[in-house]
Amino acid sequence: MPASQQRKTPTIRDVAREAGVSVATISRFLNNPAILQAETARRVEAVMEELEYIPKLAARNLSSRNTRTLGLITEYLDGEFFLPLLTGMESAAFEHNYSLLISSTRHWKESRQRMLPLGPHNCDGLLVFPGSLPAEYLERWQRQEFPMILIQHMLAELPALPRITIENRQSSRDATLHLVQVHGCRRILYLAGPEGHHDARQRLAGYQDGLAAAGLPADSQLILSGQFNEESAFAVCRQAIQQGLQFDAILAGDDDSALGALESLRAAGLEAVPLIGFDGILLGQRSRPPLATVLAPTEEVGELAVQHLVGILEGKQVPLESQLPCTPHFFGSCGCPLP
Amino acid sequence: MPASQQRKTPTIRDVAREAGVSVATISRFLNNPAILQAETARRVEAVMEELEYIPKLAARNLSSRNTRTLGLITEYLDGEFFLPLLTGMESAAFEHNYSLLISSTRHWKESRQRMLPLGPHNCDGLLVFPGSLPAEYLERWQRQEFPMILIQHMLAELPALPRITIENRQSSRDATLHLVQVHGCRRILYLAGPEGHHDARQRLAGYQDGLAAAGLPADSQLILSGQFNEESAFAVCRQAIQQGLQFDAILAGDDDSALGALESLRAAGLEAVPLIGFDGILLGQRSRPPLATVLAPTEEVGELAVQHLVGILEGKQVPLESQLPCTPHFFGSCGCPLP
DNA sequence: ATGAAAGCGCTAACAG
DNA sequence: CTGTTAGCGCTTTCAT
Repeated sequence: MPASQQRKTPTIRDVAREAGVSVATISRFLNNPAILQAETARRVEAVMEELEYIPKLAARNLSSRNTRTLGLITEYLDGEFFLPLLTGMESAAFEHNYSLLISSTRHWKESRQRMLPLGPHNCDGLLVFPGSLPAEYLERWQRQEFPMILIQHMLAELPALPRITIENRQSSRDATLHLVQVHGCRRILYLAGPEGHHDARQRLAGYQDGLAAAGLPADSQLILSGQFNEESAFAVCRQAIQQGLQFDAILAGDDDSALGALESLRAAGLEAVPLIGFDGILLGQRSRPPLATVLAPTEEVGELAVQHLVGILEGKQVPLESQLPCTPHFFGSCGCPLP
Repeated sequence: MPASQQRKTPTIRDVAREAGVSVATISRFLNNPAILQAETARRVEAVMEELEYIPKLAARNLSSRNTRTLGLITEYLDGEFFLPLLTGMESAAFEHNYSLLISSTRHWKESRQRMLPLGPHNCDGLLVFPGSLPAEYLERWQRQEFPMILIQHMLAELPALPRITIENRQSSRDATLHLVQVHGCRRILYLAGPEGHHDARQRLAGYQDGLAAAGLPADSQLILSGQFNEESAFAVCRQAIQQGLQFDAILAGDDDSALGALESLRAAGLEAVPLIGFDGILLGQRSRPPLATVLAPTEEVGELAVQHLVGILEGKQVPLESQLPCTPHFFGSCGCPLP
């Protein structure tokens, strides 16, 4: 028999008996001490202290029909993206007095279990990375009105659920205009991300918005596929340079590809060409010159996701799509002097 | 009333009724389908499928007096250390059919005592970073025989609990000997970490072991404080160089300080001086030359921690201290050619 | 192999 | 303000 089942901790009954009150009083103290008579509350508190009483969550959950737990469901637990997101979520969850349960789906591809690690059976709501699990679950849970928030990142066919995104398009447009207006660029090479990627698509659109706003032609030859990946970006840029493609700046869909581009520019002796990335990864700030980029508010995404989820749990209405603003950081590789 | 309390999902009773059996049978199916008559099992399974039945965890927990949940309690959710650790823990937890609850203590300095986010009330065991919470809790929980595993990292006065560490000392000794035997170094500068840091202390001891094993004198002037921090390390190295301190290699307690050292060597035109770090951080592999280092098995630490915790929960005996081996990666900045 | 029934520890009416 | 008393949904004897 597992050790965990041996231990015996005091229950609400023990406290009630010791304090000479009923269990209801103890329960009330737990949930709203203010409604008790001051003297009673004092006594109860003292007994709890003495007995080192801590209410069992399972019992509260069962009785109150909620778990005060939020689930985070994602495929991978890595990347520069995940950690700040988690930090934001954890902060907000704590603030609202919720716990955070984490599960990666990279394992349970095939564990056709009835008990998924995360779901309505063990949390009050879910923070979901689209693509991390079959849409079938999302649909079922949506049908059951189980509260969920999507962290928009990948693109996927999804039910209409509240989602958090960042202002990819607007920011990418701003970056484009910065290159045009501040640095006088007119032929901006764009390093696009993967086709199926939500952010990638929005950012590309923003680049095109920017060109249009500047009255510049949209030359499709200037749009290359960087795959959000340093190596691909390097290769594709090098080839473009060798083939004599004319351009006077590079805008990358993300910092990884921007780093690849930077490398290729350096190799070709073109370090003067303005370059801007997107995301604000750590490596970017350590490159020489530091990467000009757009800072994504990842931690805020995590916070807002939790705030909205909690909002739903409290019966509030939340917007179907929330976009968080990014912060331009156009210094270094774009040509602007560092502050 | 919260939306979460409105939903109504089928209970074990609904399934029992539909399947024409008793709730006990359903419970048995849940816990050990094999003991049912094949035909009964089939019917139960079908009904569950049809009703989309999923057992409520709170009820199971309350009844079975365990949660199948593990808690991870740490002060900060950041650093290159945390993510691989989390990955390892999540994998192992999933494998053993446990959930992982995460909580950072950076918030609850002052929050109400009762109902800590993590503890015996909501998990079966805890993975603890020493220093993340007052020893008082550890002691109480130990008294109550609540299963815990320590991730040894910081140094602290702690109860005798099973802990996971890495072979800091042995690896640091190996690195020292590599510098001596392969590169013929005789005056190795050591960049020590913070005083109170467990790993730092062990690694320093390993360096000293190495010197002793090589029959080299232990010159205390060669031990500098790098504080596991790039800037400090850079500053301290630069000063040493300017003051004319004689050394023919640098061994750093961690990669961050090694990177600082590398910078100072470069600044002084001393790039030929062999340099080895410790940890295997990402940045190290991107520096030029790539940092020679000792790869810490962080993900494995996470896995083993969970395995041991689960072991305790299953009534097994686990060692009080487990040391995981590191992997030498002596290429690049030590002078050995890259493979 | 299956059913009946007694909890697990707490919350939430309903009384008083 | 406080006590009484049903449950919450499952597990687990104890019978059959």
